[in-house]
Amino acid sequence: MSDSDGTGLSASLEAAWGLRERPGKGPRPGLSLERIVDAAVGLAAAEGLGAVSMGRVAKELGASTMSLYRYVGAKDELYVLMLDRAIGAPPPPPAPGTGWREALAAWAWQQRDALRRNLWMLRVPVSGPPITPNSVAWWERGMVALDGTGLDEGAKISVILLVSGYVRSEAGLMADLDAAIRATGGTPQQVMSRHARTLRRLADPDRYPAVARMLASGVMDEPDDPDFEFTFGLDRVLDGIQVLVDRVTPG
Amino acid sequence: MSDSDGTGLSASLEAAWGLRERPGKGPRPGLSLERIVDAAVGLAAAEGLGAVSMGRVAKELGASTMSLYRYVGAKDELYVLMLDRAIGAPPPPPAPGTGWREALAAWAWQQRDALRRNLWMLRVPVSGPPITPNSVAWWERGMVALDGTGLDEGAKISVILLVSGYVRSEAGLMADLDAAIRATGGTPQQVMSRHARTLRRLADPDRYPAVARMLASGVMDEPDDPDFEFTFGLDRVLDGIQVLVDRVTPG
DNA sequence: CAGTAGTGCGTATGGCATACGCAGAAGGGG
DNA sequence: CCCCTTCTGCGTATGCCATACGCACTACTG
Repeated sequence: MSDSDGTGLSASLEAAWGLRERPGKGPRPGLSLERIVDAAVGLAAAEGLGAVSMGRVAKELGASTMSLYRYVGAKDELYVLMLDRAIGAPPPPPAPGTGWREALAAWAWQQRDALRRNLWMLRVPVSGPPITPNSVAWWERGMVALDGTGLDEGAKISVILLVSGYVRSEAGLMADLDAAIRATGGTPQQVMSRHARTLRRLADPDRYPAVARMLASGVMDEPDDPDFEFTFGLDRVLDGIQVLVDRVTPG
Repeated sequence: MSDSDGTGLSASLEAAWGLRERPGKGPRPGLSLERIVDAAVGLAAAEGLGAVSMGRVAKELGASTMSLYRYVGAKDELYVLMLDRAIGAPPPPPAPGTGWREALAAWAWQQRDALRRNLWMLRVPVSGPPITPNSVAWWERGMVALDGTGLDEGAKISVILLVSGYVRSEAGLMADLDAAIRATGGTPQQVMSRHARTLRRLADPDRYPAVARMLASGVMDEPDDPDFEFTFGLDRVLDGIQVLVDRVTPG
């Protein structure tokens, strides 16, 4: 709402974009957006997103709860800044001339790595499309990867959304498994086999023959290598994009 | 934790599976799981997931807050039941002999319709893989759709996860747009063009040339037909699966 | 040396999930 | 037929949460 440049962004987000220079008036701030966001991210990494409360973050910084509101308009803004911080700047782009498929695959893997390092990101309640510096930088990388494809801009966006959606949903499965492990204890194997056992007990094979067949095959009883799983799906997605690219650029 | 059949499921979930007959002892229950879940779903549909609190649901039923806990062990259980209720039973399967691609596409569209009718579902904080009757039924339908493909069970699961992940992430974009419309008001067009304008102001064209080019092209300024958008991505995903299927079954 | 904008933060409000325990209802065993 | 076990609804209380508001204070600007 407060809107000095007409961006319609919150003050804290404008600060993240490097606008909004500090006016030299009142007392020197004892904290900084950066320190607050760092503390919040550290807390989320160590104890999960649930541990991130305004009071707890303030305690981590040795400040009072309400002092944070001098830097952040609301908790949702803090969430947005946390996401920007955690996704970070994208890695350097591949060498020019790299094929779109290789470039897009690398982009997907890099994004997955960032999410894997910060599984709490997938639990942050989302409100809208992210307009933070780092997410725009990632977006740029994705668009650049598609430069040689001959796709129009609309198709490029759709492809980018498709790939990053896939990465998110795959990472979400990891986060779910991780949550189950934290909640009930045990190894991934134990969690998976317990899950399969429960399903076997509940799902009547007459009503759900295909599920029963799948359970009987044993694939549910132990987790695949997550990298293999990710590669498999990513290959499908890239194959699908390739079909489109080949149609647009037959040569 | 309470575990009469060794399923390891919560009491309310066992009730959803039809286990756990009512013991004829104490006073007749004045509520029912079904009524509670219905009220909660209605509330979420009308006022958003944020309106769903134990107290508010109870008020809707003319009961006290704490009485709900005789039916539901915790709010998370209520969430799970809400999701099961909202996704509902899957529509009847396609005629036998329908090709896998057509069947899988129909499955994806049906799932999208269910999500579109209940956008709040995408905001429910997830905890793990769903083990509810309806989600298993949906799963069954997906596996059945892949019956003729010759894929092994592990690949079928991956394909199912890929498609439903795509549906979820696409629906998530719809939910984001919807949230932005509710929050700031205006039509989808206005929301999109405001977004594009903000981005144009923030993203330096020198640092983000591909993004700038995309913004200049104007595709960001108005929302596509959402059905077109969905079809586009779904076609990519199905094309990718097709490549795999054709490789496994060249004939 | 005022005035003023910005600071940290104590206090208060209203919402939330939920633990606990009591009073009463209903069926079952003697 | 009656008591006892089991289950019900629910009032109360606890502790957490985000955050509005206002006060005291600080450091720069004119």
